[in-house]
Amino acid sequence: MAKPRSGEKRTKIFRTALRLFAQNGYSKTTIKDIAAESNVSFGTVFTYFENKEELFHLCVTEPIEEFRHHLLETSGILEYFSIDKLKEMINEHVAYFLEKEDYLRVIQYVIGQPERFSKMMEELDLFSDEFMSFVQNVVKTGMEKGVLPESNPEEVGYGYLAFLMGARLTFTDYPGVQLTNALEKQAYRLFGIGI
Amino acid sequence: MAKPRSGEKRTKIFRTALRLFAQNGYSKTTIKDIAAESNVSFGTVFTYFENKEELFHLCVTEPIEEFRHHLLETSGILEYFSIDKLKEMINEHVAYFLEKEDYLRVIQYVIGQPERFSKMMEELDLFSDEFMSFVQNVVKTGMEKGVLPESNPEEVGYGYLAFLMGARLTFTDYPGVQLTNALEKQAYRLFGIGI
Amino acid sequence: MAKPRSGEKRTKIFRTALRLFAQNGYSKTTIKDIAAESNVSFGTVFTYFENKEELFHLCVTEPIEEFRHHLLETSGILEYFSIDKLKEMINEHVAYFLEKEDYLRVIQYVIGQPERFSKMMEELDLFSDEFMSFVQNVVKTGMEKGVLPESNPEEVGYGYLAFLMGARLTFTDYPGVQLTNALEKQAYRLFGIGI
Amino acid sequence: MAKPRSGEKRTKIFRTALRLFAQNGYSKTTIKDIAAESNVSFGTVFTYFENKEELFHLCVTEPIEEFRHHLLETSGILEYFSIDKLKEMINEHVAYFLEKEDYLRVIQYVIGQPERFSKMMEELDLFSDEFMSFVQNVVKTGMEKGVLPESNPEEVGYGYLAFLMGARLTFTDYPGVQLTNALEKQAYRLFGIGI
DNA sequence: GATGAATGAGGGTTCATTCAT
DNA sequence: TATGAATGAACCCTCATTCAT
Repeated sequence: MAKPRSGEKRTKIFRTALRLFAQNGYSKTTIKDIAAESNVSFGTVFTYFENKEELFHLCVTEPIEEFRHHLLETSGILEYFSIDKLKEMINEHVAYFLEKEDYLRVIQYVIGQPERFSKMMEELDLFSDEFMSFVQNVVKTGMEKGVLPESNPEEVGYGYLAFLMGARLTFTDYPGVQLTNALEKQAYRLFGIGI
Repeated sequence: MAKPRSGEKRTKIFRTALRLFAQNGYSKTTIKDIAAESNVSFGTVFTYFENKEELFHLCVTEPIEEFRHHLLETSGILEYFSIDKLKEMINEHVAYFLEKEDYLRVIQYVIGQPERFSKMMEELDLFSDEFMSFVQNVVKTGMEKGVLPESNPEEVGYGYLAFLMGARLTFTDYPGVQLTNALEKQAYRLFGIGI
Repeated sequence: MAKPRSGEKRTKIFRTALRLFAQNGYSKTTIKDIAAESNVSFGTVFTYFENKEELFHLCVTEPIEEFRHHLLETSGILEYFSIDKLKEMINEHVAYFLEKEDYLRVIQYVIGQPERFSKMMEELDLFSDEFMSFVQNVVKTGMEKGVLPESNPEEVGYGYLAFLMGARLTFTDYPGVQLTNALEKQAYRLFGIGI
Repeated sequence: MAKPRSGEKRTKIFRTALRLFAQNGYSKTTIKDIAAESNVSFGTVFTYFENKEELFHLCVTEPIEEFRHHLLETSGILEYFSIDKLKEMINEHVAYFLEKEDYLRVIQYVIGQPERFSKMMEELDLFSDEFMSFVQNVVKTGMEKGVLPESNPEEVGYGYLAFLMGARLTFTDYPGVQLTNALEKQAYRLFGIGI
């Protein structure tokens, strides 16, 4: 029996699961907990999701699409490049990474155990390749326009992704604005601007 | 009953545990697995470690000291500051972060679930504060010497730590040299140099 | 709420249930499976049958009547006894036991766990008593007519029933005709004929 | 970790399991029940057996060897054939089939669901072939010695096995001696003797 | 009548921990 | 010190049954 792919309860369960997986990891999170915090009964979780692994898998992969939209479709920067547009893009990236706390924690949990979650890693790798290649295009465009200093686009891609991931990983407790500013300014530097 | 704090078997078990915790996380790693891969019997693990939690706690906290040595006692940069010394320091940091794969995975596993591992988080936060304040001193010194451009030392600290953590988290498969170079050069930029 | 005792869907469900119970036993057979293989929805099964136990009970007891007809009303052998009529009866019995595979599997499943299915066992015992007493009458009649050799009718009854049940239980894969012949000839011997 | 293949507790658990599987079938029998009736804790069952399926498998296959001994090594009947020896063999077979109630119930449970337990069926089929070919040899020998009437050995084999299985299946409540006698005498008839 | 989402009791199984040897 | 059998809490999952639509 195919599982329903939508529905109010499914959404509730999904979000709860995402939060709990983010908080406690895969093994520590129990279906019982997910059910309780979703205000549904134990069995209902299995009405919407095949099993725990499938639920986790979906928590990891379903949001990728939305992620892609937010991170890659940034205000036509490739068509009309400018420092301001770049900064705007970076600001959005930083904000988005800091905002999507739960999802990124889950992602990092998976990335931290690539052998264990190899199936999901493949899908995440695809996205990370996509993201890096987008960043590389931005850098190339910026250089062609003579707006960005000489850089190795690949290196900027590596560094920028690492930086965003690390930012999300490392800072939990710090208040928002100050940290956000700090991270934005540091991110500019990775692109060779704002010094 | 106090547990032995040294011994060949203890070391073997400890290292195996660190590796397995890094690979599979806390819950998925079983004492049985640790014992088997350490070539000791099941019960022997409990001869050296109170219980699983204690073993994990030690895996997280024991190596901090060595970490401190490597990362903070870097060739008297504070006394004789120079761009070369700074680059040298950064190179060492990058190399060390990439080298200590297992340990850093474990750290990131803990950081990613701060409520769950709040006790260890405290100790890790102490070290991270220490590291950031060291970096801030480096930046301040560099600025005073007129060698580094105008920067907010705190921001550089944030960004640099995030970057190092993210680098370790994000890249597993890539070959060493090229990635190392890329990361080094991007790290320079965070300090406002290297372009 | 009284359940409908007839209807096309009821028949479909009933037959599917009988087949699945025969194939996999009571516990392994699920209502979901029965519904799916009957091409009805899940809940529909409960429209026609109180619950799983009731359905199983009916699978065991409903066909008894037809069984009785086929096995006990055999061509007036008690009125006009002859060796040929006896052989004819035996042939019919053997054929019927081999034909009613599903039902007899279910019967044997129940008989094999008499404590577990004590309620059904009572009904089955009634029929088995009836059958044995019929066979005893046949033997007595045959002896009175001087056509059957001296036998203990009860013993023949025991043996004959055991033989028929065992035949059905033991041989699944063997092709029909040869086995049927073999079993017929062996059954004759139990009555002291055909040697 | 390989499971212990002997030990007092293992024997206790094994026998309890055999009894409960015989009484209630595979699915209805719970590990909890087996543990309780064996006076061991729940987990101990898993110390000796991989899982429920494995335990069941062993219940079905381990006793085959002893079965073979008892049923096939019958007093050199093939070397020194005589009616008395044959009757002796039959008596032993009947007695053994009636005695090994639990084991044969389990066997019949498996045979009754051959698709479900196909793996075990293979092993059981091997034994049943062996048994039938032994019986065929007995019949051939008896015919050669001129002691048994003209028979189709294969047919006798079929019939005899069916009869023994059916006897075990069909009669549970009846007292021993009378039934035993009846079955023995009927079994003689299958070999064409004893009238 | 027909449906299938919701429920939760009960099953198999894992595994940290204890402890007698 | 070293071992591994014994334990049982807690997990995931199945499935009969109910009931609103």
